[in-house]
Amino acid sequence: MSDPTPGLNSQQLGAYFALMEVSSLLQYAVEEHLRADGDLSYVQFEILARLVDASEGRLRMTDLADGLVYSRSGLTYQVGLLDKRGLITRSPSPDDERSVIVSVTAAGRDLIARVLPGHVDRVRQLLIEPMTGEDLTALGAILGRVRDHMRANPPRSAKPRAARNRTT
Amino acid sequence: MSDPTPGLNSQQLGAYFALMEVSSLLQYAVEEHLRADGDLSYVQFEILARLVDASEGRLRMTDLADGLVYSRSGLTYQVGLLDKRGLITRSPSPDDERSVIVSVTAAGRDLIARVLPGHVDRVRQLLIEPMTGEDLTALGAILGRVRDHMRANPPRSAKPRAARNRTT
DNA sequence: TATTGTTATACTCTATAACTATA
DNA sequence: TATAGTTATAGAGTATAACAATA
Repeated sequence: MSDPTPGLNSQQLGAYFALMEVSSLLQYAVEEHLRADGDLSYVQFEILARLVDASEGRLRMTDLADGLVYSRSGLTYQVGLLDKRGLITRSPSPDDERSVIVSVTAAGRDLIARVLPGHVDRVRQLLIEPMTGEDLTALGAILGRVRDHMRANPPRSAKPRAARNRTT
Repeated sequence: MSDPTPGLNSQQLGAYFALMEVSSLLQYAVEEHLRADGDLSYVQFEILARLVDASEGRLRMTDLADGLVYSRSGLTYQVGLLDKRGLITRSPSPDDERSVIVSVTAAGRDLIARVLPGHVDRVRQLLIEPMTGEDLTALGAILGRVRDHMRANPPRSAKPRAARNRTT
């Protein structure tokens, strides 16, 4: 027997919709800025930001792929674009000849440095400004817990089997 | 640690990152389910859900477009797909011959009814379950305020769709 | 054999601009 | 002229599968 799955109550629905709309608007605004100011997609920004953050400014492709929600081919595509623009370089790993080490270039660091202030401005203006200090603390704590829960229950493994429903 | 990102403190950054990651994972999970269970993209689901919610199950294209963050051509494309599948119909408006009325069909309602339980399950499992009742109340209230703020301050410097400036 | 990464390919989605028709 | 919607088109992005190289 399947569990009874009553719909969400209005409070739960409200939180869900608010989350989706807020993140959607924020994402839209942030992507618009990154594109206009640095000709970067959000994914590309994320890749560069991770590299800038990483020790010595380099990471293996696999490490990058694990952090993002992307397929490997998609990552190769995006990294290829960054490579063409001279924002990163790729080199074989000395430890493991199969691996590729991605490194930020000075140009890549410069671009992030140039784009970051405007990025932060948008985030502050849209997300931070309307919140009180208490709101901020609460939001960070709650979403932090939710994130941990989501990481522990990855949606991908929640549906390991591609068993398609037969025509009902 | 030195301040890595001038402008946002670690608490603000934490809330921002948590929001982006939570919404990203939730969006991913939900889209995966809708695709697998109903062969629907999230946009298509949103369109159908709005129509089901609307009075008499119909809305004008313009009303649909206003609710979503889409270009008109993008909406036409998606509605066209739904039309091909018999989930909606399009008819000229009696009031204004320029307008097109989009109506959900019985098949469209059936599909939403079939997909909704699984959709709700995912949302509950990922987002609702890890939160206490207090969390839920707080999250809804905070994000509701943020949403209102975002709506009031649309960062659309690059999308002057509405005729706000007539001196051009 | 398993893992790392690339490539070839096909497909979905989105936006811009030109277009029709109505107001 | 302005608005509602469609179409043509072009481009970005993504995933899958086949592939080569290394562990």
